[in-house]
Amino acid sequence: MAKDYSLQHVSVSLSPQERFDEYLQSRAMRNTQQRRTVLEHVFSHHDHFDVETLIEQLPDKGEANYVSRPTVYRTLTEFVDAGLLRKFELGGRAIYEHDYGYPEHDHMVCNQCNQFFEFHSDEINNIRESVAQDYRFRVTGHRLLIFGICSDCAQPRRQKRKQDLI
Amino acid sequence: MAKDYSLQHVSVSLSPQERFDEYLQSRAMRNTQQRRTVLEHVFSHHDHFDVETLIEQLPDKGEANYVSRPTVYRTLTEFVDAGLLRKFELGGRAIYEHDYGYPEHDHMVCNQCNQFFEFHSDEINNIRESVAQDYRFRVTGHRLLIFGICSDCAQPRRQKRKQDLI
DNA sequence: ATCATTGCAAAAGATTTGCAAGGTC
DNA sequence: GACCTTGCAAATCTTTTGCAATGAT
Repeated sequence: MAKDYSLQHVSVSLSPQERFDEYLQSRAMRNTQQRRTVLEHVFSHHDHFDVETLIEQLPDKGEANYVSRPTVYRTLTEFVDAGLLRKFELGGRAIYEHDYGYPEHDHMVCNQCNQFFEFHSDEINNIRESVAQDYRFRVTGHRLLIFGICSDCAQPRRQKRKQDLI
Repeated sequence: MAKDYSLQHVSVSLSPQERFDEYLQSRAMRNTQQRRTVLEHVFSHHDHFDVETLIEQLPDKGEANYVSRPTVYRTLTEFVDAGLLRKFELGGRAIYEHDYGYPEHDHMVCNQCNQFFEFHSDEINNIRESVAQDYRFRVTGHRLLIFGICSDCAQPRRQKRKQDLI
């Protein structure tokens, strides 16, 4: 149901891993197993996720490549800093999504199933520009969420189960 | 610095107090001192606020008309429910603003001083409509935040102090 | 008098931090 | 070996909840 962005990916020369390596080196930070584990998992598929969900999917305590909760938090912050991920808040929690190499977009959120749907709109840039001019505001970014009911949930028959309150 | 909406206020027949009275009566809820205290304070001026700030401004424990923290939270939820306030999240906290009798608008937020600036854009509705059509999504609302640096903060000289991270 | 509401204390949920032990360069 | 990182435990911050006492109708 989400739009296919595969043909409009922003062209990038480095993989997320390579890009992160650069970031680490430029700051004299170390390439640890934990950082590799999280990075690999996060970029193995495109999805929005919260920390709880991510931790559930990573190896449990006792298993190989376990990453503790504080380290997951610390690492996600680094990814945002490195420009790999974007972060926003919804329902009292942080939501992360791919940024590096991924085209600009905004989100619809279904109030029923809490799923995200991405869309792109050029008009947002018009709004940003005109508002910036009116207020002599130097825009650095924006966040638009459109709330409502998705088409699946609008059909009472084959109703989808409510997703965990993302 | 915020746009003057005084001439475009949505016309309403009831004051927030009256409107809330209706809400209470329709639900067999009671008109308590605490609810009156919070309502009166919140609608004594137009401003965005978080719970902490509100509580600081309300009477302290021991003083007349003290309202406990849990009751403030409970009451704000009721105001949102009653259509008096809108709630959104920023910086890991809830921010509230007037809704009842106040025209639709969105916000710019200065990354430096954390101040809010309101603006109105009809184009948002175009975006909402066109996206809704594309995805057969039934839109119920939206939230747009534009981030950047406000004109005051952009001037290095008379720099404003950084506001508490609202 | 009935029953909603309050304040208190405590819980809950998300995220952060101090610090000693361990890992990377 | 130097020093960045990690995991643990505990703290922090925001918000919520159980419950007995209080107050509105």
